[in-house]
Amino acid sequence: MSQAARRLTKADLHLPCKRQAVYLLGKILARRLDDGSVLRGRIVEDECYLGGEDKASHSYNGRQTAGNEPMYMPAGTTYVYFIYGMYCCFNISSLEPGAAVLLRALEPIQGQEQMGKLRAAKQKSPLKSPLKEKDLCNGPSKLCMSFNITKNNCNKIDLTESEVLWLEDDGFEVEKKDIVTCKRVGIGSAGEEWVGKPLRFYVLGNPHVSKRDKKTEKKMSESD
DNA sequence: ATGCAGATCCGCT
DNA sequence: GCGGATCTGCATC
Repeated sequence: MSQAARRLTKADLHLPCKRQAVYLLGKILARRLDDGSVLRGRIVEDECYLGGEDKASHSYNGRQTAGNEPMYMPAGTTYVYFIYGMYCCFNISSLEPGAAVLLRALEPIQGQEQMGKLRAAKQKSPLKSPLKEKDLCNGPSKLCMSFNITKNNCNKIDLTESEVLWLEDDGFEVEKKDIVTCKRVGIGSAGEEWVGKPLRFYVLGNPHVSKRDKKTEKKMSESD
């Protein structure tokens, strides 16, 4: 780590969804495990899920249930949900009621060995090849496995107060020209209008991103 | 590099 | 009942 990291506060996270998603790129997610050790990863990819109109969002049409309640809580509250019978995804609520940012990929910067163990422990069958660092957290459910984030232990947490999960700024900045803005992933059934919205953000050239959008990257390089 | 099937189960209709 | 903000392995180009 380059310099002393500052913990993010309520004021830092008091942002509407899209601005929060962009703001979070380059920030650090920190996780304290039961044994006291701390894992850290830099956020390199995230996605917005808006409330109300957004057909891909769990809060579509203002739908509020016991499950998605954290999306309606103050900005900086965690929303973890269980998906596909075996995975979790990790979100951070933003300013608008019902809106949240899904973390899709992290660049591991501390505790890689522990992350590897946590990932391996979740595998059904033994790994054929050892996990490479870039494969530890390059997907929304992978980062949950590597950080031991489950609905059970990390849902509905205030990231500005928690002792087990928080955000940091270590001074690292992602340049605006290095932010790729493109379509979200995995929401094919949500209706074309919303599938196409540019609500995913990632750091250009970072090898820890889950899925690149080469068409968008090409357009960016052409308009230099 | 891209694509598809299968695993697997909670929460909502 | 049913579908899903995913991942892995295997097939094919």
